[in-house]
Amino acid sequence: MPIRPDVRRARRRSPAAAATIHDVARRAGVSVATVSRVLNRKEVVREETSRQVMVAAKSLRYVPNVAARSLSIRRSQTIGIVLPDVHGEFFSEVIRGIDLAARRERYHILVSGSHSDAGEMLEVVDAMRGRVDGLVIMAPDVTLAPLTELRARRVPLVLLNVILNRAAATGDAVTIDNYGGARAMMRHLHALGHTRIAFVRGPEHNADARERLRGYRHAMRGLAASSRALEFAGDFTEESGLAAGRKVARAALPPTAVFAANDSMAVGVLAAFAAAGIRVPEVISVVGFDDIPVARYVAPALTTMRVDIAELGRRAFALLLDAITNPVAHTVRRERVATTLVVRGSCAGANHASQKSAIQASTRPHRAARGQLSGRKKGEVL
Amino acid sequence: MPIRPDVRRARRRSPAAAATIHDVARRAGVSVATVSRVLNRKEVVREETSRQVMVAAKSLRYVPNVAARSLSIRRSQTIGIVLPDVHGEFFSEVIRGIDLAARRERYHILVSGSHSDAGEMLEVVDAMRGRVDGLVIMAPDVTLAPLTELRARRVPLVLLNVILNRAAATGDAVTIDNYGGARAMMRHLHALGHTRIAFVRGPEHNADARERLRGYRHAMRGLAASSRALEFAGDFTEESGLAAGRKVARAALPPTAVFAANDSMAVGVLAAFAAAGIRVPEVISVVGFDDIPVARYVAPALTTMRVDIAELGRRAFALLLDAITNPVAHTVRRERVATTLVVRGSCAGANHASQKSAIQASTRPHRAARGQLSGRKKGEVL
DNA sequence: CCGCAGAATGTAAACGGTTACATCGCCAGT
DNA sequence: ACTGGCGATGTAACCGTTTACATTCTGCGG
Repeated sequence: MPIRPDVRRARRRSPAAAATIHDVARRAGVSVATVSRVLNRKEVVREETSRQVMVAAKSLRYVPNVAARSLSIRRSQTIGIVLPDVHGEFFSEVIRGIDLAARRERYHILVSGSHSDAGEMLEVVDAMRGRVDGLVIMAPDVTLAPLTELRARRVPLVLLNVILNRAAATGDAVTIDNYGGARAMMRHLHALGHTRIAFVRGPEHNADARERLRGYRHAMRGLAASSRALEFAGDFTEESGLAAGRKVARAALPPTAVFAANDSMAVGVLAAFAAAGIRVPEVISVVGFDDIPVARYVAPALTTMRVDIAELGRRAFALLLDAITNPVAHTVRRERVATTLVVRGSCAGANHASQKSAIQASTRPHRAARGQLSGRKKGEVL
Repeated sequence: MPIRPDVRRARRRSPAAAATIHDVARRAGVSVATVSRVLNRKEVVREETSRQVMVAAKSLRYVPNVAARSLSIRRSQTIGIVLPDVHGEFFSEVIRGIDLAARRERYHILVSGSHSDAGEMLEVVDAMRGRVDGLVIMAPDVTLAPLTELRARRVPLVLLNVILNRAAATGDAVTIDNYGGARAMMRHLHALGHTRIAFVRGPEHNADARERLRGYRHAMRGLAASSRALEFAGDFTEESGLAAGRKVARAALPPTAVFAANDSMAVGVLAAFAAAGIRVPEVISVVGFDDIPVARYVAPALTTMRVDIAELGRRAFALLLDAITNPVAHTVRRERVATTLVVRGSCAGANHASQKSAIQASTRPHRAARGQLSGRKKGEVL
């Protein structure tokens, strides 16, 4: 029961306050329902009435209150993006891709970046609950447990860059074809005559890193008994690439090519080689993965696998939108975005001299490698 | 009047639906007001009651409906970030800085990037209206008109990286000390003996670019009659740096140092010099601005002015939060974040031989420069 | 034992939209 | 003249909170 109905009714809003749908209705001489109908173009309204409403709305600079709207329709027209504390360029490209797609559908995006562990991620997801209609989550180093935990939240969800097999039970996902890209790069190197190819790995628990490594190892099966001696640790930073490059330079049996699991590390490798006086690509070729902008400006320009990150974001949004709009009909989907080889100056045919000296120096590992090689057709493996 | 009061009352929520504050109240045997009070710890509630409510909330996995909440309190606990389609690393760093600060205050961030013109920006701002309690806007190439237009929206607002003088009428702003940084870099170069210093400009309408140029020009006043001949066009991309570098390499009177308005362009300049066989820093020194991650991994590593971009974001949020929480007491504030010189290998003392040959080749511009130089104490200018 | 301050708790009116259903006006068909 | 149907519009319940004010419960001084 109203306490002082008269006073309340009579209360004039402060003039600075934003106009509401009631103000528009009064001004246009219609009911709020009609205003709502006009503004949402859902039901038929007489042309004339419609125009009056539009005029009233414009003159009052009316903007609907989104909180009221989402309370009523139980939708926020907003999706959340949850990212790890990931390297700069990748991060922003993903957002851009999603933003572009989302804006076209009049969706907003709520971003939360920079959390390292799964617990913090779940916390953020909870904080977004009710605020978003769906989530795009990138958690390259996440394990299965928090993912199922996430499912329990019953929010439409698409995962970026998890390993597909692992995501089996967890629904929509879009990934980069890291494995295929790595295989393709290895095919390219092999076609140039390289067989002793070193690899600089990414972070242990990172899905992209693992898949690229898997592609490398698979390809190497035909070339060496164990490629492990040719693998160097790294964590996707330039710093780690530099360190790996130094180790390669000191190696007793240097490779003819170095494949870094991402461009940042390849840049580090180049810096190490430059410092050590090793000419690229004459002595050793260097290739990366990602095609970050700077790749074409280092000296020599970097041969790499291009990843269309914005496309990754676009596809993720498309999937999510479908899951949001047809919650029942929606079937679990997986998408994989392809990579493309970009050939630049950092990679050339295998240097025969260096290779020969390497082979004669190759006592232990290489003999075994030959044995294996003979038993397998190269083209089949690479 | 209720149509079918009985039916409505009786309607059982589908079991999947999220629990509301009423459910919690019922479970705890208290009123919704009490639940609200417990959850917001605003008023005194008996210890015992409080505990019961907490238990009920937990057992129902209750999460408050944010839409209802913001409708009621007229606050969204969300701020908007509006960005231009800006280069990758900068973009993500700003977001990270704001995100970090915002999360600490339990604020969410709504991001919209990638729009080039001012009209589109206003459109986005309107779309965010009501959704956010305040806005951080980065519009380095914006002119005054849309800014005042923005003010009319009556939303708390902080501007990133506008030129201060221009923002005079428009309220809070935080900027990078581009001018001071450029002066400091010039001081550094001059201390190394450089006087013929070329500059690669950024985009014409970009505030950062203008301020850096202003710093350069001011410093050059003491060194040359007109430094215009030493200025080269650029637009902040590596591409344009490459082009500028080629021009510098072909110049009749090459400079002893090149100052690029940002690191990306400096990287391009280095690439051009490498291609032209010009040794850096022996023949020409190269310096940049920003200290992007790759700066230390190009060969030679780049001397540059470091800008703490995340700090920029942090400060922007702090300002905004103040404007939101004390709308009246809040006075217009300006903040400027300092830059720091990072010395690496791309810059060395002026090459005397090259300088001498340059001077003897210097017929027209240099004579005038000397005249001016004599009339002014160097330290004073730089 | 009363009265009463003060603490704890309850009631219900907002907040500003959407939308199911009611209503109204009008015309065609009988 | 009556009815049925239909298109346009109005009414008010509802979404899930917060919070002003009302109400009830305490304990304590007189």
